[in-house]
Amino acid sequence: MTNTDVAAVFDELAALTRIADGTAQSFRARAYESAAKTIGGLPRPVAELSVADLRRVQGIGKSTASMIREYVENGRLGRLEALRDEYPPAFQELVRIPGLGPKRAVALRAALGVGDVDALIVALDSRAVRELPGFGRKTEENLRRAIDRLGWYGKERRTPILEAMREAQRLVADLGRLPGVDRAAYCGSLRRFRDTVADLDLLVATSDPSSVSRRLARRSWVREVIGSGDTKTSVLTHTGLQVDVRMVPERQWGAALLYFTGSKEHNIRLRRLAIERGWVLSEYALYESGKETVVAQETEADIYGALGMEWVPPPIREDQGEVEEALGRRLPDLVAESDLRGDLHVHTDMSGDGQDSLEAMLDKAVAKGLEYIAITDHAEDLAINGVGRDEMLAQRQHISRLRAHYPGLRILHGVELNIGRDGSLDYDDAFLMDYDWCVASIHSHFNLSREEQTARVITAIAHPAVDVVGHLQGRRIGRRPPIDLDVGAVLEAAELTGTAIEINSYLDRLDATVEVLLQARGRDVLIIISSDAHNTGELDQTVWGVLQAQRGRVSRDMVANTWPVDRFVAWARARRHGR
DNA sequence: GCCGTTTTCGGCCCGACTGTTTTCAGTCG
Repeated sequence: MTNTDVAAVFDELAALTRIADGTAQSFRARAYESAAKTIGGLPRPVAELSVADLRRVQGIGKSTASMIREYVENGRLGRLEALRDEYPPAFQELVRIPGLGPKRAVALRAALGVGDVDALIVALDSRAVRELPGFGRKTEENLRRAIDRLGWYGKERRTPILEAMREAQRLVADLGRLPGVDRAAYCGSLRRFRDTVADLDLLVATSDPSSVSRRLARRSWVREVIGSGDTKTSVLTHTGLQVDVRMVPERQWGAALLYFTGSKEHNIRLRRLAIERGWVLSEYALYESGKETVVAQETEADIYGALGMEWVPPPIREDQGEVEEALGRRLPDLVAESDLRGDLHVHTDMSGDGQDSLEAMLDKAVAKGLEYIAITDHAEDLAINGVGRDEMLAQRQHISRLRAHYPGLRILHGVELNIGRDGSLDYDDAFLMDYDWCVASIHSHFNLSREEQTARVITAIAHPAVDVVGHLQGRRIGRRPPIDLDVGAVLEAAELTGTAIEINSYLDRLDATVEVLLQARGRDVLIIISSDAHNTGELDQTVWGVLQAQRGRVSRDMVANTWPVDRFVAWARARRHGR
């Protein structure tokens, strides 16, 4: 039992407590959440600590300490089990609908017996919802629209990548520690980096699949075994996620990885190519037809190579032209994590939601090998988290003094502005033009018409101080749909003004979307991949932004923060002073 | 639920926005 496992339990406990307490501001839930974070970051295994040891840790008190011991000793937590019974996964999904929080979800169940999204649809259709106190016609309409746009019913139900990735990383680590397991990895649409996934496909290398299967069925995260055979076991987790675990001998790793990563269409193309050459491609190997002689199987690159292809990065394995390109050795020159030299959207603890100091963020940037960074705390119009002029100017002075201490890191003083309903920005024009770097983002008014949204974004893009638009459509995957936007018009404005479009690396944002990025290809639009880090750890999440860029087929030369520092800074200055 | 004391309970970033109300609850960041 690892600290990550225990942290996951407290995260789930926090989510369910929010529903039980009927508010996102539940202090108990917040305490659980902070305990989860603390546990996840402890240098020693939490399982080895006594209650007294635990209580000495900041953020862990009497109650949390004993719950940790209970979970470590029994593999279960009474309070959590009780909450799971009261709020099963189907009910939890109700709370995921934008506009429906814990209070009204509980009210719907109490008054109408609504226990899942399907039941809510029935209740909406019967017009029963609008009669409830606190609800009305408008709410009914909004709920119906929210459900429609998310496609959250029937077999369309999918898990957002943030949740799926966390779960997959945890389960892969857990499986990797089982006796007899040589290797474990996630594949499927998660490895292809889709926004949402229907299930998790995990691959395990082992010479003893039946014993691994038996051990797997007894893991604490397994709620129910759906099916189990010689090489594959399917289970359901406590959060209602289906996990398919495939077991293969180590030498077949590459073939299995290729097969289970897909997409189905990409695989079919590869199998056809194999047939043309008198071979057969299966999840076990590429082999000579009828002879069983293996041509390639150990790595994906071996198999692609044998088929006369370049290795295809998983995010573009969708049979959208990549097979022909790989055969012709002309795959796009996709941007890679190691290409990034700067991070241009970074918060410090001066922002209300920032967690680490300016110095800590800069130290981490240096350790990461970044050549330039823009500090972009929230501007004053953002409730709670925003910062006024005086603090901004003090920060600018602070940065000036610090520059001597960071000779290898070019530090830009920037800001994350809020795009108002009409496209207006914080502060005034003169104040804005004194920044080295301005990100402008939408943080409010998500439900305007396409015309209004497009107009406000283009107004912001046209402002001479705005260098890049942050998280363009403001979506939170699985929680809030992207704002309605005329993407073509926005990209045209960006091209015309030389304003860059951000790829925000948060796993629940990944904004600009793949659709937008694909539209940006062939236009002279600059892309910037940013962490939007609110603490030092999040500076590393640009790895996700890079995968999003790859999926959007963004080439290295389109990404401005791959440029050497002098070129980048010269460009940024010219933008500010040249127009 | 945790913390820090004014050692026994109050404070915990809280304002904007929407839709419901007729002064506020719920949701969001």
